[in-house]
Amino acid sequence: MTQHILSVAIPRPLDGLFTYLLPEALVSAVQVGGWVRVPFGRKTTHAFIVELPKPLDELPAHVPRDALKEVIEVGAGGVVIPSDVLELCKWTHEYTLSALGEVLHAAVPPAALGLRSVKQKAREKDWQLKAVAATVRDLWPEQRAAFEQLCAFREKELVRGSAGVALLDGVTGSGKTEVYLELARMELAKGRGVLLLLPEIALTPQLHERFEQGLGVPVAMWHSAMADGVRRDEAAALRKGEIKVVVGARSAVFAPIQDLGLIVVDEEHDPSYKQEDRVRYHARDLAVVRGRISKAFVLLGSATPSLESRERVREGRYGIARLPTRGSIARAPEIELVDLSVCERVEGIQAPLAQRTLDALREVTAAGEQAMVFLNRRGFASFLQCEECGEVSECPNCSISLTVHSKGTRLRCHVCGHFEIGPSICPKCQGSKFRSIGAGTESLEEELPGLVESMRALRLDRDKVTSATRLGQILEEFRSGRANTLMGTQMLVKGHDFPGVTLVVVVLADGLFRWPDFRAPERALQVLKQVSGRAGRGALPGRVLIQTYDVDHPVLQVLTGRMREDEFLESERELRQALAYPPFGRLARVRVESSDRNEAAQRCSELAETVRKLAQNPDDVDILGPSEAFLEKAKGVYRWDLLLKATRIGPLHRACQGVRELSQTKRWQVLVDIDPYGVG
DNA sequence: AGCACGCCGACT
DNA sequence: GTCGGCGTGCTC
Repeated sequence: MTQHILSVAIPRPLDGLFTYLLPEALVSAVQVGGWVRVPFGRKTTHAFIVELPKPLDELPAHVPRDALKEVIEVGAGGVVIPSDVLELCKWTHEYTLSALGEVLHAAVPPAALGLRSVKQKAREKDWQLKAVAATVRDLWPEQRAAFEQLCAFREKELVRGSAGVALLDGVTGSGKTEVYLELARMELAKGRGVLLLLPEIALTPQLHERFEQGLGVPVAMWHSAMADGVRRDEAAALRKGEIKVVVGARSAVFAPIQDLGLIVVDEEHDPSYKQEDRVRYHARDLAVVRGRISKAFVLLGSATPSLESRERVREGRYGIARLPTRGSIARAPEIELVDLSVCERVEGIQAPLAQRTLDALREVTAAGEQAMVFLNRRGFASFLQCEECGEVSECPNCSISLTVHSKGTRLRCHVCGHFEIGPSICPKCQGSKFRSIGAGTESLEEELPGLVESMRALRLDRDKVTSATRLGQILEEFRSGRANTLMGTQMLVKGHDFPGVTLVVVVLADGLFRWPDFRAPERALQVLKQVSGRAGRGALPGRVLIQTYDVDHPVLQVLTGRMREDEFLESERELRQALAYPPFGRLARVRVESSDRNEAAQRCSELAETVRKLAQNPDDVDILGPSEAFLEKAKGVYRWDLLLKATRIGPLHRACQGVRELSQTKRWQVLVDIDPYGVG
């Protein structure tokens, strides 16, 4: 009898597969996409079956024959990774250069394996109970036209043998969701599955409910924060085909949906689709790949499509449908700029808000309407400065100033969490007077109600909201009208529809423009449009006040109608083209980390040198850097970056492979990020 | 990534 | 005398 071996992917950041002896009794139970339990080091771990068993004499050369250990058991549940998802994982592994086992781990967390949990039966019947008759709202003409355009595009793509990718460019409030639902209904009628991706977990419950009601079938929620038991049950129901629709965040792109026919990526431009830790992938891009693999139509929806997706449309690779008008009676809000440099001269403002802004808040709150105040800065102030010598309190572990909290009595680092009591004497000059610079949300909460009598304010930011429940409470209090002003960070931008809001204030837009990122202008426009869209969603018209020191910034010119949006987008596009940045070129970031600054810098130049040697053609890969990372020191670790730029992915991959190999042999801490965000 | 082994500092 | 810091080496 021939002995069999089995090579499996271990859920660790290790290259290559690990090979085990497979007891004959287990051979027949092995299926690609299943899992096994194997000894690993001095413990055991689960591992993924990505290929069929082989006879022992085909043992890979690098594995010492006498070191082979045996597979302990073959996991119950058969195939836990459907073949299309496995293929997507392999693609992700090759593209992002992360270990296959790690990708599989991200795609199929242990809880979704359905392993060894005792109380397994409890939730079984839930699904049937939830099924209700779908409440179908008729599409109005514009939506109908967009829907039909998408269907026509799809048919055309099918003829070419492709499932197709299309962009739905629809302004806020134009009813993109109704179009998603109509497409989903069509898919369900054909018996195929549907996936809706959202950028944030916080948005999943609302859209989940909307989809369940709109489709009249049970819909699974899928995100990394879900309880193990729920995940296990939903994964099982999906694999059995009992549930055909999934709503979820990033990782849902790997959900084991049977016969997937449609993937919708809502808010496709949103940077939170980019996973930054462990496996670095972009869920929107993976959705497009999964669509190709699973033969599913992919619809990317946004009110502010990314330049990347726009370019694909322009190239004729993606289809396009537009929803240019708001569906409700409300018009687009009136956007005005408040020039802070003028206010400073005229009013000598100390408070974070100019007179005109305060007047607008007084008017709106007195009239019984509601306002939202955005400030992208948590805490009381950005930093504390000695009035005598100008010294600023800095974090001992990170290259960042400490944020002032609790009216200046506490200082906190927003990177590492370091905390200290505010100083009474300057450590540098013994001065005793300090000033807080750069207002944060805490100071708004402190000062505004005193300046606007009719204001009943609520604050919403990550310090205040520690749970989903708390978030719900605050939003509910605002919705009910008991509070008339909601102030906070970006947290309150997304997905919340408050018809009573007629005024939106952006306390300081400038931070959005100064971000060291070639996507910053595009991003700024997206954020400001989204923020502005919060005003005037009900019967009353909306007004937006944007405070800034930079009134002539192109983004603000676009928002105030002094520049056409397509003109702005075209100039951004040309800039990217000239620099060979995405969507025209490919980028990779190589980040070296060390607790020693010189070491980080030196290793970084050594890696640059290997990349230089690796390139067969010197023009293949451009090397920018070495340079210190945007946040050079974080949690006591120095980070130095290399930015690699290429027109084609092949040379870029080869360069990054070389970097990985060298860093592995030298045992250096190096992170490779293909298609990075936050560079430039 | 884990995890263990191993060799140097301040404590019951 | 030991508890424990994190450098380094290994996982079929």
